Amino acid sequence: MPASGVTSSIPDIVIGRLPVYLRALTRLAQEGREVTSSHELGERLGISSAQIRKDLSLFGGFGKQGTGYHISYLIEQLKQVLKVDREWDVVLVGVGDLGRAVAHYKGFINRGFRIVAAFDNAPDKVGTSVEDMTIQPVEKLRDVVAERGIKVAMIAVPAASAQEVADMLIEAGVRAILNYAPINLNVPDDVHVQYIDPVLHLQRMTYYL
Amino acid sequence: MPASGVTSSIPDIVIGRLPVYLRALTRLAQEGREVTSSHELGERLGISSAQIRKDLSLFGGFGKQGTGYHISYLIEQLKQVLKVDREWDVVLVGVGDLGRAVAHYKGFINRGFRIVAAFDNAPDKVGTSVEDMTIQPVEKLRDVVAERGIKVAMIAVPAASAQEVADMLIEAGVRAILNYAPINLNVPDDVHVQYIDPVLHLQRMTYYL
DNA sequence: AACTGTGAAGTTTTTCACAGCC
DNA sequence: GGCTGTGAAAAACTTCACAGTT
Repeated sequence: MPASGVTSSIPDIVIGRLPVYLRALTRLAQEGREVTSSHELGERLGISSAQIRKDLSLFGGFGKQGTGYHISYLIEQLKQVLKVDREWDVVLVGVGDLGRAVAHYKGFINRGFRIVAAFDNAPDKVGTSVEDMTIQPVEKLRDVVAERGIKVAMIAVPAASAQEVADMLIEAGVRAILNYAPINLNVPDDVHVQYIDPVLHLQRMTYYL
Repeated sequence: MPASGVTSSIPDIVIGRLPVYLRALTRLAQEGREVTSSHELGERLGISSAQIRKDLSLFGGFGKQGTGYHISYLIEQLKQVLKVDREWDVVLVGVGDLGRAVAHYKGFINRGFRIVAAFDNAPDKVGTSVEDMTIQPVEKLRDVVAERGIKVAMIAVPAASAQEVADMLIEAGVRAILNYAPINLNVPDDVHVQYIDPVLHLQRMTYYL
């Protein structure tokens, strides 16, 4: 969801679909394809072709009538729109099982993100390293974020500490938070939060079983 | 999203919010609270109170005028609606860093799910154990799922194998899949899939930075 | 012939606002 | 006075369908 108070002509729901398109296009490119159509993309994603055309048209005419969309060009354009035509430095707070898995995950790089620092308060973790990063105590968080101008963070601490960590991150300058803790965060209007809670997804499906 | 072809009077978007309500209510209960209101809940979640009332009213009058909602009663009702007033047996396919973190995650139990088997094809993993489960080769998947009547699975294998694993799961009887692989799955209309790809969430936020 | 981009139509979702109840 | 449940209104979103381009 958009930070409330931000006015934009592009619906947030559209912004949410762009990364999905980007992922599918990247895959098509890997398969060696050069051109695709709204119809093909829609088929792969389970989205109507009209929706894809309408979404993309909001940002300009990326396609060619009669031909479709040139994949690598469209990828480039979408990356630019989403501002992932660069690499964002990201900090990770919480290096338990989950945080460790996140730190090891190879899927961030090449898609716009690079974890540059990891924080945890457990005395037996501080000073040890994970993926070439020395785990730092949470007290250092503020300085690191502020000095490096970091805008993106991931929270992988227990629910009980998540709000506190979020507050520290925001005060230090972070404006986008990916929260793995199963709790809603209260944040100012100009800070964006996204949530990952596998149980929410599972519970959403059992209704239909 | 609903499996297409399924007709239901309840919008899927509402079903998607119920687990969020349930999570917030559980937290309120932990804080020792007994009663809440649509207004309070909405404030915590960043959702309008009218929306919460409308959503809940679709399932019956859970609240009391002038008073609000009795928390433990509402929790019970929501669990029933979402069918998480029981424990679903779940299988996990893929025990790399991510799968291992998923296996260790303590948040499934008490929220309706229990991982009962883990599969992987790496020879150095098969036969070893994770969280009291012996990792089994993927060839055993079909039998285990079919014999135990398992309906829910989580996929944590590389993108390249995810579709293949999904096909096997579905053939064995699985009807709900939580897919951690960064790829869209093609499944029949009566199978539900939910996706977890942290990068999609991050990319959605950078647009606004 | 194939496909995009797009107004217009249709559908879904959200919000409003208030009657009714505690 | 405070709160729910709910029709009605408003807003948002999706699909239709076709003119226009390659």
